[in-house]
Amino acid sequence: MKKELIKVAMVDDHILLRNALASLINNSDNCSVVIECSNGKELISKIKTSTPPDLVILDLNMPEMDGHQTALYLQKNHPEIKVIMLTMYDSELALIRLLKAGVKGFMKKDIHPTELMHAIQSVHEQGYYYSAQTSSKLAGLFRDEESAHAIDKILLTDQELEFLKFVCSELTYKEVAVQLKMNPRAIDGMRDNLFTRLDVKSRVGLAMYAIKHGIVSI
Amino acid sequence: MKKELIKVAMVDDHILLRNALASLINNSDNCSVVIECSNGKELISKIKTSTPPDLVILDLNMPEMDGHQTALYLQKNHPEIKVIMLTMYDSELALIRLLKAGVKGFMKKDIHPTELMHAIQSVHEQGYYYSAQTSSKLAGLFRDEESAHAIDKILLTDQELEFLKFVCSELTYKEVAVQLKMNPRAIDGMRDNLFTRLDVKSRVGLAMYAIKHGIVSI
DNA sequence: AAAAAGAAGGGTGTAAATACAGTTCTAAAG
DNA sequence: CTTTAGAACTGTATTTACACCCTTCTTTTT
Repeated sequence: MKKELIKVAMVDDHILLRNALASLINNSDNCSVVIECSNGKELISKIKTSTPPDLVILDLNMPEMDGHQTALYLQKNHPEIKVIMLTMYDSELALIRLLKAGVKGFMKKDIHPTELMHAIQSVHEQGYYYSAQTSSKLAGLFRDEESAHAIDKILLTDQELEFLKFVCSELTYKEVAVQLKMNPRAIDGMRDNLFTRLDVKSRVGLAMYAIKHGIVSI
Repeated sequence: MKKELIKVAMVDDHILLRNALASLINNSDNCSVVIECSNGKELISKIKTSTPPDLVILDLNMPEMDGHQTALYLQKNHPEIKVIMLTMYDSELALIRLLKAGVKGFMKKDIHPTELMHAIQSVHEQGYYYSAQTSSKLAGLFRDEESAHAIDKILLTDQELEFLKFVCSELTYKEVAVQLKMNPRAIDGMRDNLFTRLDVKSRVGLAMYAIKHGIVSI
């Protein structure tokens, strides 16, 4: 029985979890963790100097360079590397953003360990892995017109994402306008627009939304 | 060589990490994980029906009943059970609050796995475990007068903690005043007071502080 | 090409949030 | 007992945040 080891990179700033998962993976008979690191920056530099992995398991919330940014980089520079994303929350927004970044599989951190191995196998063999929850969420999104409209609501532009980062700062909207080189009035408009689309009522609500959905890392 | 197994309970809502750590612990020769669960509530009900553990490893950020609340409960109802806390961030504030709740050891989630076993041994044999970082943070706090003053700044009252939870909501300060059965003016005072003590300038700043320091779980 | 719908921008009013200064009350220090 | 530092409270001014509505400029539809 032939065995080709799947070379896996584990990227998570929580060494405890990272190590634990790495040993779990190493204990399986056809996977091997070849890279371990704490954020996207480290991963990129390691990929440059050593043999690239077949598959990368990325934590979404990381300092320095988060999972989303890293996925975008990999999509562009190493499209052959498959990406599985570990998330705290699986909001539709995050899901869609990550799909667009070429992520092949999703996993909430509260799943069972065996599911991780499942996911790795599935992504390696079939190219993708979506858990039951994920699939149903995705299916729901494309089921009917209402939901299609719902997608527009939660899909944020790059500018809006940038804006949300500043929302979580102590800058006033005017100061944010300067930072983003935008008309203060346009900021007001964008804010009001996000209020209705994201169903929040105040700046704090926006900030909480941003954090919950991994748009800003704290 | 005699062996008395240390009975450990693992409480963390991230099943992936929990399982991984549990198997790490079970692989050691003198510890055994006897309880695994996702939050404080579950732990308490399990302790009532099965043999109580010698030591509990608690995640600070959990839904339903977080690590701090759980530690307080254990301190009151099961003072013989030792508690080690897993945290994301090790702010002085969190540290002191947890010390007061009788927590015997701290660990950031970015430490090395071997340190976990170290901590368990140390807490079991000597009653406590503080990592180098933790110790130096604590030492720093008690070194001089300035720092003694600094402690007052970051040690929050129960009321202030309650308040911070509402700060992270979309309620206006007036509405918060109603919730807390306080004079709106007192709310203003408390807010201004926290601004200077926590060194923030806006409500969003307060909210971010609360989240970073595990005061509110999202 | 005309009409309708919808985004983008702008004006203004109101309420909420923040800053500041003055006052009272308390408690520690002399 | 007096003084004094400082916390808690109050009033008020200012700024920021938010809501609402209106215009303009598209884009889409017929």
